[in-house]
Amino acid sequence: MPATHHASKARILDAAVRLVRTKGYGAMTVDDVCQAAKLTKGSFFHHFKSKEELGLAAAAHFSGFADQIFAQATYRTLADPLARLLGYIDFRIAILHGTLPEFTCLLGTMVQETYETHPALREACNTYISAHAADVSADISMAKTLYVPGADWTPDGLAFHLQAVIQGAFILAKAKNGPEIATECLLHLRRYLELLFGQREASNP
Amino acid sequence: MPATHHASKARILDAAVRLVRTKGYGAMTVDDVCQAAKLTKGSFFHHFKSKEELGLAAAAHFSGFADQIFAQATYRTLADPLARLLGYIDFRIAILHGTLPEFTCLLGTMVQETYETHPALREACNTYISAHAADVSADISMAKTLYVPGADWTPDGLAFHLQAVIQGAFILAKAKNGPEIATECLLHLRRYLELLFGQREASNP
DNA sequence: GACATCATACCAACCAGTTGGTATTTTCTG
DNA sequence: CAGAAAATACCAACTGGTTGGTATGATGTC
Repeated sequence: MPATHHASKARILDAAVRLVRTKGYGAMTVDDVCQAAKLTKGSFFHHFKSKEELGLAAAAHFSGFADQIFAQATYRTLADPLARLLGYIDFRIAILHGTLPEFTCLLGTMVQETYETHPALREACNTYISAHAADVSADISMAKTLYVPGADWTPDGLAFHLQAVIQGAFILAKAKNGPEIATECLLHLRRYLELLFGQREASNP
Repeated sequence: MPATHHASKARILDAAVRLVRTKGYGAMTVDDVCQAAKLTKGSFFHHFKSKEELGLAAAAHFSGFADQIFAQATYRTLADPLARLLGYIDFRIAILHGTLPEFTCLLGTMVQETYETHPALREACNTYISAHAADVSADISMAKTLYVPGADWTPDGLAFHLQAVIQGAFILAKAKNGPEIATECLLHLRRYLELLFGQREASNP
């Protein structure tokens, strides 16, 4: 039974991502990770020199995994940038399934408890969240040029607003112990985008 | 019932609220609280029988304090319900000052890391968040009746959407280590409300 | 002197991280 | 290609310090 090269490290990272999403970075112990990854502590500290380094690697691992999922989603193939943007929201609604640790965001969870105490982790979360927002911002920018070029908001600002709604929806889903409220919030977000891009009437009195 | 009773317990609660907002529930130790409240551990466990009970009390303390602030805000005196609703958003923007632990929400921070491991804390956070949303929902309901009675969204759903944006804005503020991005998100939220209630044109192409 | 408030001293369990060592691969060398 | 050498992967046991929590006694107040 040879020690396959990266198998152990991958098991550690998968375990860490699941544990941070379940109980947070602070409450996740190295022993937790070792037990879940079926390794001993000595082995763990051979791969990671500290718990914080694991946190950094887990953020990168989660982010890479998420990038893949969004890159492969079918809405990405739509020609119209606004259709891609609305498709992004629909896709985020569609993946609100399974248990909470399965669809909530590791980055938002981790940065909440580490922004003051672990600057390196805060910075990593910021980097990955901002990179994802930048991807969305690209479509927003094209859609704006196409539909509402004179609007008085910036693509980047709107992209971060989307992330805020998504992150906030996760918090409410955790508080209410179910994804339904998150769906409702994302539907409001979708409506906002339709209104912003003139795809829907403001009101019907 | 000596006066010192309230003073010490209040110091403990104030310290706990600040610590949870700074480093989260999990990373806050009882020793941290005792040091900040200038008490010893023996005294602490005279007032609270466990750390979790402190968490529950801290949530209640924070919530009561927040309720007071919103109840006393001047926007509450406005006659028009929509004006009160927009005033609420403006007020939330106005209080985005000082350091992050001073304006972020203890409930959203705490529920992120405890929803799976401490059901009692999750439930408490849910209760207080939902109660606050219900207050906002009351104004939304009146404004809807007045301005857009036929709209196909519910006051409660919109009230929770507001909370989602607010909570998500806090997460981004922590990630970016400053309140500016939160202001931008809340301005988008304000624009959404104006569009929903027909107070603003959808777009200007 | 009864009672609430607070301190000192203590504990068992747990924490991140280290030790000294073994097994397995990979690389270097003839 | 054989085999030594070097690196990597892994582990069980341990360490110093910290954790939430307790037992017991001191101090103040009615």
